[in-house]
Amino acid sequence: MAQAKSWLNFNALSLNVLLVDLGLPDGSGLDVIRHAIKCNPACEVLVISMFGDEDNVLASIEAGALGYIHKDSAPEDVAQTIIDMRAGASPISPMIARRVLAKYRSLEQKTPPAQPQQPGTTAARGPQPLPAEGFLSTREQQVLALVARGFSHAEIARLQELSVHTVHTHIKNLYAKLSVHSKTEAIYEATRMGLLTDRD
Amino acid sequence: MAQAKSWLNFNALSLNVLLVDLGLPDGSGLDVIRHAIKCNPACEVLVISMFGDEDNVLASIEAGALGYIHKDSAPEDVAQTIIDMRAGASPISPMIARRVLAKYRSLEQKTPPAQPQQPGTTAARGPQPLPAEGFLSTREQQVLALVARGFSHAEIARLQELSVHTVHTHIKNLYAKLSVHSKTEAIYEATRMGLLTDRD
DNA sequence: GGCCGCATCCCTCAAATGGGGGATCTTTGT
DNA sequence: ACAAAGATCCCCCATTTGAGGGATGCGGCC
Repeated sequence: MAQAKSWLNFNALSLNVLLVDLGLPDGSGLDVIRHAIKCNPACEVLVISMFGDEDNVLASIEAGALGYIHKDSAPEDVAQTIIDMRAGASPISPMIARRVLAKYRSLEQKTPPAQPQQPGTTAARGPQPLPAEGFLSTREQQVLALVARGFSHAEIARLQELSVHTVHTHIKNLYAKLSVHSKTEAIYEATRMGLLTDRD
Repeated sequence: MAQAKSWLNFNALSLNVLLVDLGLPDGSGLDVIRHAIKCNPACEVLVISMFGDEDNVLASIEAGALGYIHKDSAPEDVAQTIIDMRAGASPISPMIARRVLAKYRSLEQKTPPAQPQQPGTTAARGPQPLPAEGFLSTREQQVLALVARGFSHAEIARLQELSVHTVHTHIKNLYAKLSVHSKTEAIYEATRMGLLTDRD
C-alpha cells in the first residue's frame, strides 16, 4: 500500500468495513484510514496492531478507526470482532479506552460549557403556549427519545420492557399530542419544540 | 441534585476508589460521582449498572466514571475489575466504547483543530475530485433533508417533482450509504454525522 | 364514591415503508 | 470512446406503521 497513486480508489467501492494493518511505521496506515473515512464516513475501520503499539492505536482511533485487534489473533476472532463492530461495538482494550477517555475529557473541558437551556423562558416564542411539563407523560418522553434514536416499535418494547402494543399506544398518543401522523414528523416536531434535548 | 447535605462526606475519607450503583433512576448516582471527583480528582470511579442501561452508563462516564461492570457479575469479577482499573484500565464494553468515541469525535470537530501531522503520502494526491462531499449526491441530500422534516415518500416526490419510485430509490441508496434500515435511523445517523445542518 | 389521566395490554385492517431486483439516460473523467 | 456514477423510472413482496377500535388497574382529585 505504499505508492500513492490510484492507490486506493475507495470512491468506487463505497467501503463498509476496512481492515488496516499498522505494519508500516511511516504513518501511511493512518492516511489510509483518513482517506477511507473521508470517502465514506460510515465506513467502519478496524486496525490490526502489534503488541505494545498503543500509541499508534490511539493515533488510528483519532484518525477515525473504531477499534483494533491484535495482530496474531485467530482468524475467527478477527471475524467475530468485525461482526461485533458492525453490530455497533468498538473493540478497544480497557487500557486504550482509558487513554481515549482521558483525551475526551481534556477536550470536554476546552469546549464551551454547552448552555443547558434555561427552563421557563425559551426566548421569544410569541403567543405560543409553551407546553410546559405535564405535556408529555414520563413514559411518553422515554418512548419519544427512543423513537428519535431510530428504534423500531419492537426494539423500544424490548428496551423498555413493555409490550409492543403498549409502545404502539404510547406512540399513538404521542402523535395526538404533537399533531403529527408519523415517526419522522414526530421527530421533526419534537425537535422543533425542544422536546428532544441532547441528541448527542 | 436533591438534598446536598452532609450526605456524603467524602472530604473526610479521601477516596481512592468509588463503587457506585446506578440503582436510582433519579440521577443521584451521577451526583455522587461528580462530588467524589471534585473532592479527589484522582479517585477512580467504577459504576455498577443494570442491563440495558447504556444511557446512564454513558452519563456516568461523562460525570467522571472510568468504567462500569454489570450488576450481577460475580464478586470476584468485580474485584478483578477494580484491580484492572487501578492498573490503568477502563472497563468499558465495546458498545459503550463506541458511544464514547462518537461523542469524543463530535467534540473533536467542534474544537478548533490544531491540524496535527500531515506529512507523508497524504499530500501527494493532487487532482482528487472527490472532496468528501461526494459522499451524498445533491439529490440525496435534498431527499434526506425532506425525510428529516417528516415528509412521506409521496410528499417528497411531489415537492421534488419526481416519481415515488425515484424517491424510493434515493432513500434506499441513502440507507446504504448511512448503513441504516429506516427513516428514523437515517435521521439519527445523519444528525450524528452532521449531514443535517439547519433543522430549525 | 365517581371521574379522569396514565400505563398497560389486546385485535384488525389498510397504507406506508424497506429490500430485492432491473432498466434507461446523462454527465464526467480518463 | 468507454467506464463509472448519478438520476430517473419500474415491478414485486415482506414487514412495519398508522388508525381504528376495546379493556383493565391504579392513583389523584372534587
